[in-house]
Amino acid sequence: MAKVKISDVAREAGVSLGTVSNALNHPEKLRPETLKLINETINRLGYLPNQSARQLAGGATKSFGLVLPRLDHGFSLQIASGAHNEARKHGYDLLIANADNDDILEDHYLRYFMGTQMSGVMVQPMASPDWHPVMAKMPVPIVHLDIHCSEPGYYVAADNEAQGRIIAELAITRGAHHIVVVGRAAFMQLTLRVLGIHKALALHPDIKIEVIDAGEWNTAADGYGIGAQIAERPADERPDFVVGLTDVLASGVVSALVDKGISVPGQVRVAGCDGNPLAWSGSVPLTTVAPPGYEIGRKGVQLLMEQIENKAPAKIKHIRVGSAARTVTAVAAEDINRQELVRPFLLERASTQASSQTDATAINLGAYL
Amino acid sequence: MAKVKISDVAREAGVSLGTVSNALNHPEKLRPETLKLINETINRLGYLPNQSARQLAGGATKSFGLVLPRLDHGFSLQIASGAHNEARKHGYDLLIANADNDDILEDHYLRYFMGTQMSGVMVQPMASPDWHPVMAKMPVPIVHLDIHCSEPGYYVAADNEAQGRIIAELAITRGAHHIVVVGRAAFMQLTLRVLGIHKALALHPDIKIEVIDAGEWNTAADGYGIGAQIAERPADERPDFVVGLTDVLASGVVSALVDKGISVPGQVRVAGCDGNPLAWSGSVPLTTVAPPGYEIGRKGVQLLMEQIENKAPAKIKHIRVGSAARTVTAVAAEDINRQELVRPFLLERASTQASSQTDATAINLGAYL
DNA sequence: GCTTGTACTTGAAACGCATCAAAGGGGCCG
DNA sequence: CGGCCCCTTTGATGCGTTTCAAGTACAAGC
Repeated sequence: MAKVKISDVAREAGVSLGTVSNALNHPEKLRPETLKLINETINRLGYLPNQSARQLAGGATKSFGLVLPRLDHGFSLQIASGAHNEARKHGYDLLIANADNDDILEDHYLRYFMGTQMSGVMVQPMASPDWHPVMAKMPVPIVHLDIHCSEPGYYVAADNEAQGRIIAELAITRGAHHIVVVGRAAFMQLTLRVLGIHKALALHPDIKIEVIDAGEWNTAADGYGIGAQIAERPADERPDFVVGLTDVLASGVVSALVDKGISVPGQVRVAGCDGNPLAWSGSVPLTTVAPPGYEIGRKGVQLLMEQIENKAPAKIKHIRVGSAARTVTAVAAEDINRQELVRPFLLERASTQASSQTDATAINLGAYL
Repeated sequence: MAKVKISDVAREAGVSLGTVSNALNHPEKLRPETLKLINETINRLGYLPNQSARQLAGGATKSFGLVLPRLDHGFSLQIASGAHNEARKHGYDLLIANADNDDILEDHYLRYFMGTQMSGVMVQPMASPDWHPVMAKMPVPIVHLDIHCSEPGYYVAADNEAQGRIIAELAITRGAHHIVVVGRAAFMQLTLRVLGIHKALALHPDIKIEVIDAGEWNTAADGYGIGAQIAERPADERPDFVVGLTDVLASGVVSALVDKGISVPGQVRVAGCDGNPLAWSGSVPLTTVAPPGYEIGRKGVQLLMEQIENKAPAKIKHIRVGSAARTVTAVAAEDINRQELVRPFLLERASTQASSQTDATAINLGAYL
C-alpha cells in the first residue's frame, strides 16, 4: 500500500526528480530516450501522480466542478452533458457533485470545489445565488446556470418566466377556461415559471387558475396523485388544461388521468416544462416547453474559459438562452402528427453531441451594466 | 484574487497557525471563545481551505469518486443515488465523473481519482476491469460496480446473465415463437444479458431468435428505428416478442410499433431491461427486469467503508445483488392491472431514499476464494 | 510555595510535486 | 585548443495544510 512517488521513479530510473516531473508535464523538453526510460519505469512501478501535490505546487488544474441539484432530472443531465463535451473540447476534466436538493450540501460542494484549485466552478443553484456569501469572494471563476443573479457575476440562464408565459399563451390559444398548475415552486426556476403564467393570464381574468402543491420533490408519483385527484372531480370542476411545472410531474398527471379513463388531450390537455426527453419516451407525447439544457452547459463552460483566458478580473457577463418565444419551443401535441412529434424528440437525444439544434436558439445578450 | 490562507487568518486572529487548523479539524480541542474568534475571522476574510494542501498534508480526504459510463442512463443514476446517500451517511463526499462511453476517458478519470487522495473509488466499467492494469496496484480502495471481475478485487454486481434468462423465460411462458433482441451488446453487461437469453432458449430450439444491432449508443431513437423496421415486416416475419437490451431501447420500439398501428402487447409483446423509472413514465407500461441500481451503489460504498475501516490489505470480496429469479423482478405488463403496475413504478422513484424495497432482494454471497 | 496535573496553544517538520535558475555536456567555430 | 552556444538535466525552493512534540498558563492539592 506504500505509494510510489516521483522520487522513487527518479531513483529507479537513475535520473533526477525534476526530470521525471518534466516527463509528465513537458515531455517535449526531454530527449526521447530519457522520456522512454522514465515512462517505462513509471509503468513498471505503477506510479500515479499525486493530484493534490500537483495542484498545490502547480496552481490550478485543468478541471471544472459542476454542482447539480439532482441527478435524476433530465434538464440537469442535459446541462452536465453540454458542459462535459465543451470542457473536454478544451482539454478540461469535469467533476460533478450532486447536491441532492439540499442547500447545505450545495454550499458544501461549492466550497469544496473552490478549495480544490479547480479552474472553474459551475452551479445550477436551487435558490438565489445571492444567498451564497462565499461567491462574493470568488477565489475561482464561477458561473451560475439556469438562474439569474442580481449580484455581479457570470450566469447563463434560460428565461424561465418566458417559459411560463409561453405555456400560458399556449393554453389561451387552445381556448382553456380553467387551468391547473401542478408542482411545488420550491426552486427559483419554478417560481419564475409560475410567475410567467400568472403574468400572461393577468390579461385574461375570465380564465380560472389554480395552483396545486405537489409534495416536496415534484416526483412523477406526486403528479400521479394530483392527476388522480383531478380525475375524481365532478366534470364541471375539472380543469381543461393542466400545467406540470416539470415534465416528470406532467407525465405523472397524464398517467393518472388515462388510468381514470379521462382522455388526454380530449377532455384535459396537459403540458409540462423542461423538454425532458426521458419523460417523453413513453408513447403519449407531452406538450412541453424545452429550455436548451445542453446549450446552457456548453455556454457555461465557455464563460469559464473566457474568464480563465482573459485572466481579467471577472467582468459582469450574462448570457440568456432562449429568452424569446421562438427560441423556447412549445409543441402542442394535438396539433401535430403523432409521428412527427415523437420522432424528433427521440432523435434529439441521439444528437445532443452535435448541439447544432440548439445553437440557433442561443441568444447572447452580451454584457450589460 | 489573492487567496487568503490559513496564516492570514492566524495573523488576523492573533493566534498561531496550528490553532486555526485545529479550529477546522478538531474544534473540540479549542476554548470556545478562541473558536468563536477564529470562526469570525474566517468568515470576515472569506477564507476557504485549500483542499489540495489539506489532502497532501493530511492523507486521504473523506470523499469517494464514482466513474460512470454515461449520465443519462437511469441505471447509472440509481447507482449514483444509492452511492451518494450511503456516502453522506458516513460523512463522505461523492464526486462523479462521466466517462461518456469512452474507455480512454474512463481510465483517465480513474487515475485522476486515484491520484486525488480519494478515500475510495468506484467504477461502473464499460468493459472488463481486468483491462485496467492500474487497478492491480490499488493505491486506494476500489470497488467495481455492475460487473464481475476475474482479478482479485471487490465488486458488487447485478447478475446480468440471470436477467437475460428471466426475460427469456418470461417470453417462453408467454408462448413466444419468434423473439427479437434489440440493442448493441457494446458493454459486458449487455453481452451477459444476451448470453442469458441464448442459454435459456437453448432448451427451446423451436423458438426463433434474432438479434438486431441498434447503433452505437442504444438510444431511444435507435429503438424507434428498429421498431419501425419490425412494424413494416409482413405479419408472418414479425416477431411476437421483442426484448430491448435497455428500457430506453424498448420504449423506442414501443413508440414505433404503436405509431405504425401495431398493438402492444396485443400483436407484439415488448420487454426491456434496467428497471429504468424514467423510461416508464409514459403511460404505456413496459415489461422490464429491474436490477437494483440503488442498492448496488449503496453496497459499493459499504464495501469501500469496509476496506477503509479494516485497513487490512483488501481481501477479495464479491457481492452479487439479485442473482436469483425471485430477486430480479420481472413484471409482465399484460398480467397485471394497469393501475397496480404503474403506480408502484412511479412510487418507487419517491422512495429511493428508503431503499428498503431493494434490501430484501440483496443477497450477500460473502467472500469466496 | 511547590508540585502535579489539566487545558490550550505553539511552531517546526513533513506531505509530493512543479518550477526555475543554474549546472552540465557536447558540438561548432575560430 | 579555447570559447561560445544550445540542449538537457539537476536540485533547492515553496505551495498551504496537518500533525505532534513541546511549550505555556493556570488551578488544585499538599
